[in-house]
Amino acid sequence: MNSISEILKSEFIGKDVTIRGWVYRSRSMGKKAFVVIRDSTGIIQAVAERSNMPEEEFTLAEGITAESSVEVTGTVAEDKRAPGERELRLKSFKVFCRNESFPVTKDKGEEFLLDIRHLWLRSREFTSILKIRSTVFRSFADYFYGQNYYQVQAPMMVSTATEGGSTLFKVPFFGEEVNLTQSSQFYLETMIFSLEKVFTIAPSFRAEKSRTRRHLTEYWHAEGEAAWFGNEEMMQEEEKMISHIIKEVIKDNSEDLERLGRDLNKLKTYTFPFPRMKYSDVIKLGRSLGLDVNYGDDLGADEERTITMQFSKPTFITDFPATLKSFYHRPNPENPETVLCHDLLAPEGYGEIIGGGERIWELDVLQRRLRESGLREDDYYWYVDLRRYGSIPHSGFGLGLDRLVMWICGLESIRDAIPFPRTIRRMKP
RNA sequence: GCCGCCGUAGCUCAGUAGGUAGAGCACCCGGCUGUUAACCGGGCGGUCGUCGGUUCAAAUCCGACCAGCGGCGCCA
Repeated sequence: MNSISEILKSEFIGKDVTIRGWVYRSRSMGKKAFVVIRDSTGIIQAVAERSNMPEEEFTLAEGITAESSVEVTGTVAEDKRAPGERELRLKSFKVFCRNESFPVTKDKGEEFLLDIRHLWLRSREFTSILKIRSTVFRSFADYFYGQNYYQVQAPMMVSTATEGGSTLFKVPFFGEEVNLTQSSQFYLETMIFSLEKVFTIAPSFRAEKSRTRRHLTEYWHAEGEAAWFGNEEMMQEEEKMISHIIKEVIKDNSEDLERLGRDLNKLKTYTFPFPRMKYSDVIKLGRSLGLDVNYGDDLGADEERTITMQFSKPTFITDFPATLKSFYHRPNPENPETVLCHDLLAPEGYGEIIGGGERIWELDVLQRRLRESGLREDDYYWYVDLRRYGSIPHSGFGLGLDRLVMWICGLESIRDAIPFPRTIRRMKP
């Protein structure tokens, strides 16, 4: 048994091989039938000729339908007429499952593809996306292992909110109610006191009724937290991590990127260091572009898109006003109206993929910020305790992995970056 | 939560002076010795999203509902 990518190598020319896979396309013409077969590694055209094989097997080959599963044996040949100039001259054609009719044809609409996502996953486009996604997840973890981080796990069922409380999913819990996690950050913070540097990859859930191409209700959140790190050191870690992921994808998935129509030359320029811009300067830039934005405004989607179209690289935005960020961000000692934080905005209009910053580590400051945010200290007793016992400066970040995949692949919708998207209106398949 | 849009064959769509539906693809049958999303001929295939209203008559006009898509706000 051989894989298709393997037998496409020149040393296989003239050799007999057996492959298993699925029918990508088939065309029959009387005494010959052309069956293009795919497996997870590639595709190859197989040629069935009546005179070369048992009559009943030729009949099977001639009448085979799209996406049927088959096992074939034949001789690898070089032929200019074949797509890719390699083909398999068949001696045997066996069928595991012959399909009546496969729902995916050349005409397909967006909604239909979401309804039959379980079958659309087999398409070459989606196969490429999933391969790239796999590289992104692997290289994210590899980067942090390489920097001596430990991978940790936090609970998905939690009692407290990390971000705004209104976007929590409530689930029944033995007669009470708990929430699905929005972020593992607070739990990661508990673990830096023993492990110092930690990361996690986990789903996060947001009950926001978002109807945009960049939101999912269930998404994959990659988060890191590092003891002793300031905001700037965290940004340096992140820009190296993003550069590493892009480099790995280019190395392992260049064919997949090309199939998706992604401009590789553009991706190759996304290497660290990434530019930094203060929030106040982003507002100035926005105003110079004719946008109606003022200091203290959060950037709207249109504004963010207009501004990031100016960027030639992913760019960190720092020094946001404290009013725009969650309570745990550490005020800048030099300008307490702002916090030591950063968002990383991807270029090409893709926008925010990372949010992070330095965490408040002084007990009294955290208690004051909780009060100012209208939160009860009792609900966050364990988070506050961390500031009571051996507290230290530290920073962290959260990365939207699906958004990263979307940007790297150049996709129009985040739903195509994940196999089974969960949105406000879609729970199936 | 707010605004906009769509729903006709398995899929992509066409279908107005209101007269109960059609094409291409898929699938089936036949033809073809090199196809490249093959081609040629034939065939199968529809409670026109649901419910109600107007009308002699509704895919078509009106209303409600259901389902989904897009944009904003919010965020990763």
